[in-house]
Amino acid sequence: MANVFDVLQERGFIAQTTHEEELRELLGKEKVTFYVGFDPTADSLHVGHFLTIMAMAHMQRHGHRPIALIGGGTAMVGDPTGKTEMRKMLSQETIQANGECFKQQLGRFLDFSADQAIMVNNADWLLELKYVDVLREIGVHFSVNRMLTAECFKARWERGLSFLEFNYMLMQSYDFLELYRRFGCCLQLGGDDQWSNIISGADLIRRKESAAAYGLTLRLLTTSTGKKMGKTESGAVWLDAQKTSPFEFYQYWRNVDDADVAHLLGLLTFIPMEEVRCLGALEGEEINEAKRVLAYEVTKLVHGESAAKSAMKDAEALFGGKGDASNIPTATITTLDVGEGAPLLDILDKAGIIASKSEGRRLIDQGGLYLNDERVSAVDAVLEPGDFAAGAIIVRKGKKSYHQLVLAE
RNA sequence: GGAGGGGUACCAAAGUGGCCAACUGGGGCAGACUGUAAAUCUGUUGGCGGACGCCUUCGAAGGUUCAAAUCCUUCCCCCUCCA
Repeated sequence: MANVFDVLQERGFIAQTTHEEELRELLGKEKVTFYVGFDPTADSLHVGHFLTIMAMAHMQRHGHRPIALIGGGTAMVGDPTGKTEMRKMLSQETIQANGECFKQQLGRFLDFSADQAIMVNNADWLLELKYVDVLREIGVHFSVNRMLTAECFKARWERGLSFLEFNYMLMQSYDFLELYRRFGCCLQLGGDDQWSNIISGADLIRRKESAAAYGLTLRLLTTSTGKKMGKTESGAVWLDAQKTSPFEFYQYWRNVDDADVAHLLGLLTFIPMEEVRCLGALEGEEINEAKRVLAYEVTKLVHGESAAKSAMKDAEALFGGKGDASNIPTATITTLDVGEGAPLLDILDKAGIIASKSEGRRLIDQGGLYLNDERVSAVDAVLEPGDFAAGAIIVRKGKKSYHQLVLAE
């Protein structure tokens, strides 16, 4: 079997590693237990996490053992990395609830049966630590001088950094040490922004245990122009179907920049690299085929095959002209609201399709609103019960935002 | 605890008594061009009403004034230096 290190490298995952040669050799000959931390700061994982999960999945497929660490303890403190301002403090209840959501989602991507993967929560050990003991055991090994030079705090020089967050690095390092002791975990994976935290953990193990420990960071999900991916106007792209519908999810990937398709196919799908290279080499309009593959495959991994199929079907129907589009977001309006006929803007507002009537008016003024593919030209258009005779009305905002409007009793 | 600086719309940042629903840039949205791409150009970007209009907004609460984001008072938060 190929060395997973080479696989990750070829597919474009790796940003930085410690002891590259040594680590590669280790991964080639032994079953390695490694960990990735997920701080439960929201109630769903997002596509940034998904990238990390893919790396974990590759590792597992090559015989290594992943530990998914839910950061129930670290989330109490908040990682200052890359943030220009202090994080909102989350309540313990929120963190716990979020942790549960993470757990469920992670279970879909990794095989936890027969201890092939482990899930732990660092709240289990961090919350009961004794301050002075920790200072004496761990604190001695950290040089403040060196921490101050760490990249991850730089962004905070201007806005200030509280002692609370300054400790995040120690906690994460402690996690690594704890996992080493419990499970022989000797490798930590993470986003490239975690580099400082990861190397400090590996160093700690080397000092306290005189044992080898490694770190490996993954390239962050960015476009070829360096912009962060996974954000849309309505926020992050979530893995939870309730927060980002499979259709939206599919569309997100269907619409990536040409320049990013090949790279994303490598990272977010299991498609063999020869095929990825073929797809990535397509040019002009043909590259749309690669985008279809990308969108379908990623959606399949996250939401399952049937959801991916219907998302694709809907997309082809809406943009390609044929087929049915039953899964696009549905908004409902009652016969009471419509009555014998009501202003279109009122209805769309009530159905939540437009944020305000002003927005709707603007949309119509600029020619961006369509009903069943017909441009609405009058701001004071009226919708009547008869307009629903054929069933749902397809409402389109601009080029890509579709809703179906259904009349209910 | 002391001294100074600051909090303006999604973000950044002007404005320092009326011309301010608030310059400008980014972002967003829409249109044109296209390949459901990028780049570009144009329009738009608080809410309600058909336009003239009205209502709510400049950290919070009060006050001065015909009139305040702009002046005064108190409070909250942030930053810098000192302790």
